[in-house]
Amino acid sequence: MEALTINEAARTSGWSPRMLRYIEGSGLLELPRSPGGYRLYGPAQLQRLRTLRELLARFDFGLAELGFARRLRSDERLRGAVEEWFETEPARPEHVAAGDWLRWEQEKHQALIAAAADTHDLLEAA
Amino acid sequence: MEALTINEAARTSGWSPRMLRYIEGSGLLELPRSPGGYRLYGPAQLQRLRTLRELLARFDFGLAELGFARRLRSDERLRGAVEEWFETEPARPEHVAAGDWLRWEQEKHQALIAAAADTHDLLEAA
DNA sequence: ACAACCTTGACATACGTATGGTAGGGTTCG
DNA sequence: CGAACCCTACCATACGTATGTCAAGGTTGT
Repeated sequence: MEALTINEAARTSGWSPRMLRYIEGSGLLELPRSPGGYRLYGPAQLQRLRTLRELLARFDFGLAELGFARRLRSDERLRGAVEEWFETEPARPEHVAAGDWLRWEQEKHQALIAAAADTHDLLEAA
Repeated sequence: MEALTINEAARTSGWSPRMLRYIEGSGLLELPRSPGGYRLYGPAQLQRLRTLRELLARFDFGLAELGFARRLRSDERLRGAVEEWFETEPARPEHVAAGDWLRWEQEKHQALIAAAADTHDLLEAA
């Protein structure tokens, strides 16, 4: 049959057989299996493995990160929560005079400050 | 002044002082500093630290992943490349008979197979 | 000035990621 | 059938993440 087995796939994809199994285990690539259980690599899988290689090398990150990106794509709650966290990111001033910085924060983050009312209490108590 | 120093912030944020420094080092939280170099935690920072804690605990991931999410937000090339990788994800069949699976792949992924013939053609054609 | 607190840097541990092996035991196909 | 290949399950190493702790030295506020 025309599908490659793992060692052949390794030679043409740039990954070691060990890593091909690891990648499958990471959930980032699903593979058909032969009736006897052999992993089968077809053109689509090989292409995917090559682009995966380029992707990770080009931007220097790993399978875990890509897995997280996948979670972000599929889990809307997660995506929303992460987005929300970044959106409340304070714009950063170069440098704020010691006496001014809190005022600056207050102007920019009224809502958050309100949410942090309990913290204010702590601050004042201290 | 109204800003908390690191140990006070630790007590009200749920993070240890050690982790507060670590988080700053991870680039996920920027902090004003006192003239002498002390980290200063205001309401906005404290709020951010608390939500960070909830976020990581609720979805069970780490600072590295959040850092990657940040990269995805700010680096369009990266985002595009990752998106593209996921978009070419083959739809997965439950089970394909040994003699049929390659045909199935071919029907579903003509474009990719062509691209796989020589990945660089695509790049040059563009 | 002084006690209390902060800073950076280094060492340490425990677990996760990335990768390479090896062993015992099936699968393929000529 | 038999050589060549694959599978799963480990062991091992090297580096990254998460976290604690300690030492030497600077900052703060009374």
